[in-house]
Parts: sequence; C-alpha cells; structure tokens
Amino acid sequence: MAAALEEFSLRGFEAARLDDVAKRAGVAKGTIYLYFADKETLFQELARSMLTPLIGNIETLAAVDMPFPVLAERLVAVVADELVGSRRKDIIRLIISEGTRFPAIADFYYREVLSRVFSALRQILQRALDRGELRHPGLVAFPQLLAAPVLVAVVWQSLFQTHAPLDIRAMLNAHLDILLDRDGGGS
Amino acid sequence: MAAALEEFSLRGFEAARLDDVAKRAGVAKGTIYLYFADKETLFQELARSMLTPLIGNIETLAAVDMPFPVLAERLVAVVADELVGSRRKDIIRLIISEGTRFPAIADFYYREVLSRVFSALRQILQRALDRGELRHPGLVAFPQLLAAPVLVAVVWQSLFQTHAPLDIRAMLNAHLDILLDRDGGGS
Amino acid sequence: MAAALEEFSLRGFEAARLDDVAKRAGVAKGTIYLYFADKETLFQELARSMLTPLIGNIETLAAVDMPFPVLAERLVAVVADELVGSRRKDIIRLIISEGTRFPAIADFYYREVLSRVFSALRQILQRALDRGELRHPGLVAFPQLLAAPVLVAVVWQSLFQTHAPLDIRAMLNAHLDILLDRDGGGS
Amino acid sequence: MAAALEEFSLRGFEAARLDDVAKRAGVAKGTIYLYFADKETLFQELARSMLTPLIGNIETLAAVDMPFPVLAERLVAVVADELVGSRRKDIIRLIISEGTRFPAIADFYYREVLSRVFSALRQILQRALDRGELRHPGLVAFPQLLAAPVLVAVVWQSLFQTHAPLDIRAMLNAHLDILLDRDGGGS
DNA sequence: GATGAATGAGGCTTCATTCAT
DNA sequence: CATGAATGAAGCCTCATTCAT
Repeated sequence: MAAALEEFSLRGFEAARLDDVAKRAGVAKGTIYLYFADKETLFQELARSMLTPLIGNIETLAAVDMPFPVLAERLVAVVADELVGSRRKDIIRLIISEGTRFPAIADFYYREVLSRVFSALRQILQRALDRGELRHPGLVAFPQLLAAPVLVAVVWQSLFQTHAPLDIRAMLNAHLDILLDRDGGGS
Repeated sequence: MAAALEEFSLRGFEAARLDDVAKRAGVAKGTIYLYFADKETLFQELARSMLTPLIGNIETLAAVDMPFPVLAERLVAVVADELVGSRRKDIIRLIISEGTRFPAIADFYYREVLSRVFSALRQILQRALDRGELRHPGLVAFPQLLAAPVLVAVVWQSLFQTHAPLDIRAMLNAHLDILLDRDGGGS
Repeated sequence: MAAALEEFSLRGFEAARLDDVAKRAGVAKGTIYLYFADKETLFQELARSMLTPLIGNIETLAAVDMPFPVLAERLVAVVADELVGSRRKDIIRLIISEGTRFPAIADFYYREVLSRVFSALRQILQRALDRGELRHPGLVAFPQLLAAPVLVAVVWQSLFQTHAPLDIRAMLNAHLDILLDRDGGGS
Repeated sequence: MAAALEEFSLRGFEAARLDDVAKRAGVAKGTIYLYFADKETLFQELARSMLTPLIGNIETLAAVDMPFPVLAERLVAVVADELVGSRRKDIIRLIISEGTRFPAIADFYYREVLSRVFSALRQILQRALDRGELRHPGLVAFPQLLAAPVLVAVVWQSLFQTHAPLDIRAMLNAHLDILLDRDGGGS
C-alpha cells in the first residue's frame, strides 16, 4: 500500500483523497482501514517507511575510507540519482510541507535521518580537513552547507524545472569545485 | 487581511479554513470575498504582497556599487532578518508545499521573485569576479549556490529549530567564509 | 426600477441577483430596499405592474363590432407583435415558472388578465357563432382553444427558436384557417 | 430517487434544496452524489427518465394503422392520463421555467422529446390527410397546433385549476371536434 | 434619500470514516 | 478478510439584507 505515496506526494496530505489511494492500490476504500487507523496514521507510517532505507546508505559511505574528492563525487552521484532523480525528493518536499502540522514527522525525520546524516557528514568532513583535502573548517561546524544545494535541487526539480531547467549534476559539481577549491574546468 | 497569512502558514493551503482567517481578522466570512475572488486568489495575493518588497531590497543592493565582501555581509543581514527571521519564511515554505499543486503560484514565484533575484545576484557575482573579489566562476553560472543556505535556514527554522537549534547567522557567515576564501576566524 | 424585470425574466425569481438588478438600474443595492420590502415584494410588484397595462387593451376588442375574420387577423397581428415579439412573453413564462410558488401572482393573473381576456373572447366567439362566421361551438365553451397556439408561440420563441425556427405568424394563420374553415391556400 | 421530483416541481430548480430531496428520499445528503454528479445532472436525469417512456407511447401509436379519429381519441386519453393527470406535467412546467437558463435541458427536450413527437404526429396527420380523414393541411406543417391545447392543459392544471376548474378532457375533445369537423354535441 | 461595505445564514459539494454484507 | 454504499460533518462560496456614513 506504500504505493499510495504517490497520492500524498502528488497532492499533499490534506488534498490527497483516500478514494484515489485505494483506487491506485487496487483495493477498496475500507481495506485501508484494516491496516491503518486513519489518514494521519497512514501518512506517518508512509513517511517512516520511505525514509528508513535512505539512512543506511549514507552511513556506510562514512565508514569507507577514501580520498574526499572521490567520496564527494560519489555522494553527488548517489544524491542526484537516488534522491533528486527519484520519488524520494517528493518525500522531502512532503516533510517540508507537513512537518509543522505533524511534529511527530519532523521529529522522526530529524532523529532518524538528519542527525545521522549530518553526523556521518561531519566525520567525513573532519577527516578531509585533517588530511588537508579541504580548506574550510566551517563545513565541519555546518555540514548543512555541504547539503544545501541538494535541498535546492530537490525544490527546483519539483517546482521550476519546467520554467527554467537546471542542470542539477552540474550545479552540484560546481559546488564541489568551490569547496575543493578547484577551478571548475577551464584553465 | 494579510494577517491571515497566519492560518496558511500554520496549516497549509488546503487545511486553512477561511472561517478561521475571518475570525482572526475580526471580520465576517463573506467580507473576505469582497477583496479576493476565492481562497486561491487570497493565497496568491498574499504571496505576492509578502514577497514583492523583498525583491526591491535585493535589486537595490545589486545597483549599489560596493566591495563584494561588504555587500555579501549586507545580504546576509537582510536575509537573516527580513526573511528567515520573519513571517516571510513561511511564505517560502508554503510555495514549496503548494507549488506543484498550484502551478500559477510556482509560475508567479519564479517570474517575479526567483528570476529577478538570481539575475541581480548574477550581476553582483560577475562584478565581484571581474574585480578579483571572488575566485569561483561557478557561482555566476549557479547563483543558486549562493542562495542555497538560505533555503536550508528557512526550512530548518520552521521544522527543526526546537530539536536542534541552528545559528542561522553563523551558518550564513561560514558560507561566506568559504566563498570568499576567508578562513572563518582566527588562525 | 421596473427595468429590473430583465433580471427576473432572464433568470427566474431565485436565480436573479439583486446586485445585478441594482447594477442594471444604475443604483446601489441598498436603494432597492427604500422602495421594496424585500426581493419577494419586488417580484410581486413587478408582476403586477407589468400585467396591469395589458388589461385595458383587451376589453376594447370585444366592444368593436367587426367581422370575425377581420378581428381574428388583428388579434393575430397584435399577439405576434406585442406579446410573442416583445419582452412580455417573458412575463408569461415567469408566471408559469413562479406561479405555483407565488399563488398570489397566479391569482392576480387569473383574476385580472385571464378571466377578462377569456370573457372578452367568449363574447367575440359567441357573436361570430351567431352570425354564422364560425362553425365550432366548442370554442365558446373553451376559448382557451383559440389562445392555445399563442402559448405555444411564447414557449417556442423562448426555448426552441434557435434549435428549430418556427414561423409564428404562419402558425397562427394556419390556426385561423382551421377555425374559419379556410383551406389555407389553394382554391 | 425520482421521488425527488417532488421538490423540483414544488419549488423550481434553484429553490429546491438537496437537503430536502435527501430527507424526502430517506437518505443522507451525500448519497445523492453517489448517483448524480450534481444538482443540474440530477435534474436532467429526472427529466430524461420521466419523459422517455411517454415518447415511446406516442411513437408506437404512430406506427399502428388505424382511423385517425380513433387514434386521436387515444392520443387524448394518453395525454390526459399520462401527462396532464400525472406528475409529468410538472416536468413540462419545469422545462419551460428553466429551459432558458439551462440550454442543455432545452436541447435535450427538443432533441429527445419534441422533435420525435412532432415527427410522429406529422406522419399521423399526413396519413389522415391522404385518406381524407382530415381537411386541414396546415396541421401537417404545424403539428404544434395539434398539441397546443395540451400545453394549455398542463399550465392550467398547475396554476389555475383551483381558481377556475377546467375540464381538460372536454377541452381536448372539443379541440378534436374542431379538427375533425364534428359538431361536438347535439345534432 | 442614497450608498455600498459588511454580514452571516444557508446551499452545494467533498470526503474521511463506518458497517452490513 | 475485503468490500463499497452510505453517512454527515465541514468547508467554500453566494447573496439577501442591514446600517453607518
């Protein structure tokens, strides 16, 4: 029934209709209530189940020891493909949208995703700093700065891609160029 | 009636009830319809009226000629105070939330806000690059990278500030340190 | 303000909006209430005032002495021009529409219009019968039969003229041909 | 749910409240929407379902070969019983009332009812004319003249029957007397 | 007198939830 | 277990009516 994520990410929590969720899932409306107490519960379970798998991936990256530039390239690839290029970006948008109304979701997301991701990133960044692969200590204090363009990518992809196409991969690489002090091509 | 922004940012577009908006505004429900054709129009007008002044600020900053580091500091200050520190951040979140369902809103936002802001930023960045105040040409191609931490700030402030307080100002300054290749402090 | 008859005949009692009535009359909405207690009163006064002028004309018809065929031709001409071809047909339709909900209107219409019209017609028909200008005594008992095609004309003109144009005048003449036992053409 | 015809014919389309329709039908308001898209559709379906059977009757009468006087008597009987003497007369009145505001209804009525009925009548009348059972060719050109007293009957029954009882059957027979050139009584 | 902004009851419609089958 | 017809609360919106100016 998790394929009813479609409806929530397409329309948001309030606007999603359980009728459509049921139709898309190929079951009757009543069936949903055999598995979920109500619409809100369904939403929370859904968010939980979608986000849990993400976490593992990222933490394993922190564990592997490799030069930061290589690691960073991999992160860009993973993020571009598995997040911005997938339905998962919609989950992110959903959390931004509904987080204030469902604090439990924001809680869960912070606890199970963000804090772990940022902790992994911090490790990675600290190691890179120690090795002299990185010049900016500010990144360790604010790993959000490493992730910020990803958020931009997620939002842009969802809202403005048709108005003004943005080359997500190129943008993320440009970001790496800045952080790694590469000149981004030319000279 | 812009004080009905409260309801929208509190509950989202769909969940906000015009009854509550009216109550909060101290008028009758019907009165709203004397000034706005419908709920959607109210939302659009609200977004318009909240964001328009901000654009002005940013565009005038682009016009003034001053060293990039100084300008950047001012931008940080304006953004931190007038956007992240104000009700305007909720408008941003609302647009992220509802933009896919109300393309007119995403349209408007792109046309009236983003394209103008990014065009101003591009000018600023190009000038800084020409003067040698900036080392990263990638920023001109992707002014989104300059703005990305602002988006992080907006979202964080709304969703996670209570869980994990984030010093927005410090983060934005750290970002500037990176872009300007300052070392972010003492040594 | 009787020019607000437009709205009632255009949309019916319920659907007519006093806003539009006022706009069309070039006055403010509130002004209507200086002259009429409420929408219902306005409607009743309107119907009354539109129907009253009709009454006088009719009775003079019975008084004039002329051959029935001539009189009948005149009646056709008057009806076609002054009723079916004018805004008055809408009054008829309004009475049909709202008569059951406003018995006072049906009452008034029967008393002041129909009963007098039919009484005049009865006299005319009786005289024609006595003179041998007419073969059908049934018409005296049911003057409605003389008037029936007029009702058809009114309704057709309002509802179906665009689908299937009907030559009203020709139809009414064909009716006379039948009643007067003319053959409607040939010999 | 066709028993909700009561409400429409009692109050007209606009004034009828779906609440009352539901109450009278003994269902909840929402149930109506399981079967009809909206109020207008309900009205259209109602008109359709009430009138369709009547058309069949009349068309089958046209198919059967019998002397015109006999056929005409039967038509009078059918119309008096199944139309003027039934709830169907209210549907006719409703169509007259609402036809200008809902062209779809006038369309439907013309297409599915009037054009078929008049086409059948035209056949019948032509046949009668050919056989010398009828003297008036004008009726073939304007079958409306045959039907006109029915419209009078419908309207009279609805609006004036209490003021001035009209013997519908007698009137329709008097009409036949005229058309068939019978003397309608004594000698 | 005239205005028209404001009101708020009331209607149509939606949709989460229930429950008899 | 599953269904889906039925429910009815609740929301958006309209518009007759009022009343301070």
